[in-house]
Amino acid sequence: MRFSRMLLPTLKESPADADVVSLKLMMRAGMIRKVAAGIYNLLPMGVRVVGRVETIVREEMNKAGAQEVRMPVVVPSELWKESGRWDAYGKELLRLRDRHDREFCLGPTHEEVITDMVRREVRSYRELPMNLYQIQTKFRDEIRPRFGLMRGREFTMKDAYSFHADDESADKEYRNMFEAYCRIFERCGLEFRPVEADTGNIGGNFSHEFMVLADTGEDAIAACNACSYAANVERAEVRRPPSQPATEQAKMPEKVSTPGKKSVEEVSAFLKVAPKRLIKTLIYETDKGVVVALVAGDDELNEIKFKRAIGAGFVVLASEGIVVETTNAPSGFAGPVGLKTRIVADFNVRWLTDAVTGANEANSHLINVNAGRDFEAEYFDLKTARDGDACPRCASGVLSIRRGIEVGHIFKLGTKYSKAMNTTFLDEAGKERPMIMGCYGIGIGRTAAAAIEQNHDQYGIIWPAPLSPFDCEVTPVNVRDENTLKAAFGIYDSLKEAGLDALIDDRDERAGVKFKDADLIGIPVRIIVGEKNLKDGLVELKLRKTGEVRLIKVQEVVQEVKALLEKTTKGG
RNA sequence: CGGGGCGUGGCUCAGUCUGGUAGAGCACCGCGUUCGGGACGCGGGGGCCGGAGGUUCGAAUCCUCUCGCCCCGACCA
Repeated sequence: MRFSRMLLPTLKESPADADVVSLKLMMRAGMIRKVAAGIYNLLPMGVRVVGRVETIVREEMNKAGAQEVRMPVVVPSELWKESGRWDAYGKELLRLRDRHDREFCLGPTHEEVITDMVRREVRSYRELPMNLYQIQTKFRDEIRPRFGLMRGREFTMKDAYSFHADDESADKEYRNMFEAYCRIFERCGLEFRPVEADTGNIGGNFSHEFMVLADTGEDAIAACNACSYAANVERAEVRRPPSQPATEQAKMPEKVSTPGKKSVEEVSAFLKVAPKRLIKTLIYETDKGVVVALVAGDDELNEIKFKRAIGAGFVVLASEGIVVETTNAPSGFAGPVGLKTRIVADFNVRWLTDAVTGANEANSHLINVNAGRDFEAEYFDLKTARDGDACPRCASGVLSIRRGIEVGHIFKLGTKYSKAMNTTFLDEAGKERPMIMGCYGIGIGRTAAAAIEQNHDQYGIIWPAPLSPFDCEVTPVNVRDENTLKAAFGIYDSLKEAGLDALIDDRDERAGVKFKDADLIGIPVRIIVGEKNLKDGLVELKLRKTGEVRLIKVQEVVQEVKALLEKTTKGG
């Protein structure tokens, strides 16, 4: 492709509303343009990158035995009513009506449609298992779209759904997809990590997220430094602390005055007690009634773990009124001692000796409080995992917290949708049974954005070779010099003949302008054709990632570029 | 949905408080000089100042309403 003929509008400055690096660079590199909040045009550069991600995903999905289908973007409401999500999904589901006033929605995900498709066509265990996928535009009317392609309202997703006669088969496909996903992100040249994840409101039994590691990632993940355990912090477990014998000299509780001291920091500073010796008492309203949660003062309650521990559907921090009703004290002075409400506590609270907690009386706290003696509670792992916490899976490992961008998610769905939508098959005994399902998603645009978040510098994008819009760029330093231009196009032609995707910057621009644009666009290999070197039959070969420059003979360009791409692909 | 902010050439922004002929830099077009890391000079094109209503002799500027966008929060494969 000739740069001079390509719609490739690079920008010197980032648009003011671009909030993350990947969006700024995608805009500046002429890949995308915003059409409305969370909705973008993909320009030729953008299409190329997204196309490469799609190709890798498609190839690996096919290789893994899945079959490609295409479902509609506009979905009739009946299907969503049947699964119960028409009412459950909320405003994120964009609803619309046709001229006959029939209700539809823009599909944010396609469990209903695929389940309907399969139930119409598949009857027998002989046809199972089956894995169907599509690469399709989705729409989610996000409250606050941001971060460009990373969290748009309209976005491209690869979503696969598998159907099985039994659990064993579903588990096998889950592992198959797990491995396919690893291959996909490896082939993309990305540093990633599969982590245990919460299943959220899609429902299901267990789940992994595939995280591209990047400091700017929205999700925090906890990974063990000794074993392979890694989990989203939303659900990361922490090793249960060992039991400790009750301290014999434990003192008796005593009420102390703490005027106006409510927060852990305030009380800790006022009483000169370390935050971890405080018991934080949180009052929650839940669908199981009011429940009190206790965590050590320096820990944070993980609401997802809490919700699961008490078997609740929703939990919300109680209003001031409920707090007063429950503890007879304004918020900030709640404590477990003497409460009649259900109390659940983190393991760390169990072995605190002479702890400090609210006295359930305004401006007062209790000191010398000991769990087991002064109050009873049910104990669970409730805290949010922190850097340095002990690994739940191995004996010596320690968790470290890193950040990641969720680019893939695999679920074992079970029979949630097949039961709701009556998707059954006949087994060998002729008995009707619901199919077991799995569901496997990859955000295509988000993967491209994550690649940039993970691979850029102050000058621009540094594409991993497999995702780069072009394999290499030929830069004739001065197109007014006939020899330069001729040599550059000669090289360009031979690269193309060798099956490489090349961009040639044939614009009549100063060298500096071309170099800056090349750095911005981030094509991994650059061939710089200049007058002086050309006299000796040489050109420069420059790597975007390291800045390394080598002089090579014109005739060797093709083989050198091929070798380099091979290497960068394998090396990541 | 709550709180805050912003809409002025394609892009980044000044001008708004204190009403009086719409500006700068970049980008774009022409000519000349320059030519290996975002050159320079001269000349030029391009803006219903988001939209509607109002106040005023006069509104980018003041008032009201509206639309869009951004940030923080809550929410979220």
